[in-house]
Amino acid sequence: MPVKRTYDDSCGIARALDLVGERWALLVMRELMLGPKRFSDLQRGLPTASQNVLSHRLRELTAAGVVRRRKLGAPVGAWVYEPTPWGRELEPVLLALGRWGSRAPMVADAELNADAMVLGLKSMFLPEAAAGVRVSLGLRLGDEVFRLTIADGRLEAARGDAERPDAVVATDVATLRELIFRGRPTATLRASGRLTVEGDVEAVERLPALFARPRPAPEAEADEARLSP
DNA sequence: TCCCATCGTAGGTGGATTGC
DNA sequence: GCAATCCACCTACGATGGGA
Repeated sequence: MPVKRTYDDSCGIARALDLVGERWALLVMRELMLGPKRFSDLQRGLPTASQNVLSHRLRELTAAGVVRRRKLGAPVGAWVYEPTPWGRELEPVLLALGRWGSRAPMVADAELNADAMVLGLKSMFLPEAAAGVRVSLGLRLGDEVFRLTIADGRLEAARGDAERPDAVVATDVATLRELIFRGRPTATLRASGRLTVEGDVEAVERLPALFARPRPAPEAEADEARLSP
């Protein structure tokens, strides 16, 4: 039986890492931030994590009081995992970590899943740019459905359909990244058929201005300069 | 579907030893 | 005293098969 590792350090950071610092633990929390998920949903979100590792992490996070397991009502009756209120307090930490990590070089060929993309939107959201903006959006990324609400300089996101949205955007993660983080015009993406908008097109066209674009860290910039011809 | 058990492997850790 | 090296042990992880 493996012994649970601890940093044996009273510092709050060390104690936090004792709870969520093991490999995959924070990514499990990322997967649960936008709504409850079943074990199989988590496997789809983290395809390179093995079953027993996921199982171990969920048990540890549950024992730590960061995640709870709940049975859905009939007719589904499946078990789902979700953050406890204390676990939910990790969200601003995850968003700050995501903002910091966005400056690291991209991992070649690594796909971004829909949950990570939506949390990425929350990470890079610019409250000051959204002052006075009020919009409700439905977002369909492949099979995944999310609702986004921007109001009072805040962006709220959750899994599920939006009620009476101003617009519904249907696309894939890569195209959404091009729209939001690389400034590819909405019209170009719509013309290519990679993105469709039902409802208020102008509201969607205004979106990219509400998000910061990832900028490389100084070290990465220097490396790129050295490597470029 | 959701784990659990077992086995093999790679990589990490810590202690002992050696050389400067 | 300190750094480098070696080596045994430990741990996380993946693969696989099976149970409720």
